[in-house]
Amino acid sequence: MPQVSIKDIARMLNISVATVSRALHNRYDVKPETKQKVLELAERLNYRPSSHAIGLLKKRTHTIGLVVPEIDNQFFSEIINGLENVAYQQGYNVMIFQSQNIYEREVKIIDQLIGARVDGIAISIGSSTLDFKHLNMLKDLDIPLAMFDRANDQVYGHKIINDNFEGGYKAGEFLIKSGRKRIAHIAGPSTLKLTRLRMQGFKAALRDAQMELRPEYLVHTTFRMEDSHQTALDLLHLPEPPDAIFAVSDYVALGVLKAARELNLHVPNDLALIGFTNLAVGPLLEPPLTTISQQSYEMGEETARILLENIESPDKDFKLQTRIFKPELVIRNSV
Amino acid sequence: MPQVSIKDIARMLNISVATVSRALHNRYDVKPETKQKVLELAERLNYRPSSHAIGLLKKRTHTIGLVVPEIDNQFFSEIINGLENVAYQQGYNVMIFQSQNIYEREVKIIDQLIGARVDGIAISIGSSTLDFKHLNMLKDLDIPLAMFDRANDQVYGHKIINDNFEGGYKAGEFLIKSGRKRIAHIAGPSTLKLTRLRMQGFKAALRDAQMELRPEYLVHTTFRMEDSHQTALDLLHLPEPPDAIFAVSDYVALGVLKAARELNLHVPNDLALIGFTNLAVGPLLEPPLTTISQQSYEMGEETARILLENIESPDKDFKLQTRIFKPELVIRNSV
DNA sequence: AAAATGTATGTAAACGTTTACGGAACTTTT
DNA sequence: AAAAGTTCCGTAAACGTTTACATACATTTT
Repeated sequence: MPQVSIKDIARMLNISVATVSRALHNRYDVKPETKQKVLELAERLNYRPSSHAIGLLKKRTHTIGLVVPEIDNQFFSEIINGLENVAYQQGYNVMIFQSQNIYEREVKIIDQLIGARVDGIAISIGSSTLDFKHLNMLKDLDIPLAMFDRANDQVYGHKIINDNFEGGYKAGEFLIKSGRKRIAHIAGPSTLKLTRLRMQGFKAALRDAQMELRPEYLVHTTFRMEDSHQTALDLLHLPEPPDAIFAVSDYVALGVLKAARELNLHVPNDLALIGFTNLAVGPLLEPPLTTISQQSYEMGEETARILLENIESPDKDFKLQTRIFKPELVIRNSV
Repeated sequence: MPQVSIKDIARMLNISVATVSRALHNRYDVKPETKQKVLELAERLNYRPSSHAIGLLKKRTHTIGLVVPEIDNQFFSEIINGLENVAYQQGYNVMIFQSQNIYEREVKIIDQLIGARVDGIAISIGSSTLDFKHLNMLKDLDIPLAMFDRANDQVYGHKIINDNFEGGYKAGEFLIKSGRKRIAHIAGPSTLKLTRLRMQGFKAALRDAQMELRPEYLVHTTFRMEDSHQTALDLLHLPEPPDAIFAVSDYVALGVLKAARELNLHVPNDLALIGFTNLAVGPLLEPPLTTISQQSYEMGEETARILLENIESPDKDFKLQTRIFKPELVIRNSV
């Protein structure tokens, strides 16, 4: 016997659907005897209310949509955890989607979330996204939007981000203080603002120390380890290779570490290395990775809080919020 | 202007909803002029069809539910990727949920998925789940179920698993061949069948080599690194500590590695270590981790394939499938 | 000119649920 | 005994969409 509806139960007991509904909701105005019969039958037939029917009837779905570039990245999965926990505590469900940094997928996901009538959307924008119509139309549709980690100024929505400039500055500063002279930076996709800010902060640190950045010491890569590995190899094969590298993320730093090992370079003696993110595996690497920490779990929590506050606010003109997390230097042994 | 429906568009253009619906679906029997007007207005108002309305009307939702114990675990996130890719290719959506190994959450998630009328469910059962009513009722409801990695014999559903006995055997065998004498095993939660099988395989390898397993060398832990770290410390503090450890998973091995480093034990000289899973970080550790590989991505793909085949099969009595992946020894430097 | 065909649109039911409203059958109050 | 109040339940509309069927008008065929 496949899924039953309230109608089936009503028919079987020779009562109306209204009574069944009332019985299931334990309303006062239904005879205990009837209530009993309904509950028993519902239990026996494994009745579960159709969320579609309910979603159609009520305006609210108590669901928020979450879009991340990729799920197999600890940074994002920790954000998911933080966000989910807060959402669950407030009785909301979370629908998780990954864009794989593919623009078309991102657009499709947003369309789906609108179709699913979610109460709000949290997103970390994919690196290939250059057009933001799909996100800005959410304002017209009265769907609150929160951007975490990867936000864009052209988009109307809350922002939960890091002070990436400061993080970049701290990374550069630390490498300089440790006495390195030939400092390189492996930056992320240039489309992302966080990439540009980390780079700018890094450059500012060099400038403040009256050091110049050689053009060949600034290269771009994606956040995938395979790419950064190749990029690092290229960098280390320069006629005059760097003696320190600031990697735009820990994942990228992993690629550098692999390259250094292949070239028999000792870290930190031959090459100092600093990452960004503070992944859980960092301390377990050899050497343990020095990095700039991002509080991923807390960012997820804060994203949920702001988004839910917006959703539950009766105020139509809930004003946009920006929350900036301060990055911290985590000193281990790779510098 | 909030979300518009087909009714709103019909009212605005003074035509019926049927015509609007036909226009949006590009049916043959609607005047090009009308079609044009409808499409333009729909575009301008950012119309997106309500998935609730459609889900209610049609029996099929083209959605499959995916339940994993935890998302911030590369093994599972790779499975998610494999499963999602196959599902997308066949025009299905995936709703992802994590149980956090909490039984109550798992039950709630299943209830929700039934309510959402998903076409099928893929699950890796949580370690605290001892009662399977919530899963077995899916059979009555005609909802196909596929269990990956963590399956249970009491549950009616497809199984996509590893030959964990063989994996355990291979791990034990390799440690024995490398000349270790005091071999310990850090097993997972004893509720999980995969834990028991890996343990049994490991024991069988010892038996076949006429070696005995000291009781104090067999301990249990969870898959969280913090727990395994403490367990490893206890093990290494024994009066006669082991000279080799087979960890039930790479995550657990990470905990062991951390403990070994704290105690200044050199791996593999003082302690040989072998894991299970073959996580992407394995080769980047120092020393690179020897492990038993599970083909997570492929398991995800296979899970989707079997589940979708079941869903799309007109045959009501689609027979249960079991797919067993063969684990492979991946030799690096930790043994 | 009648009949047949084609074209474009409308009507209405269905999916599953909630809920305002109404009413029947009692019971209690006057 | 009439009035008023309870208690329990049914009716029907609404949410957004699709689709079988009906219909109106225009055009073509006989």
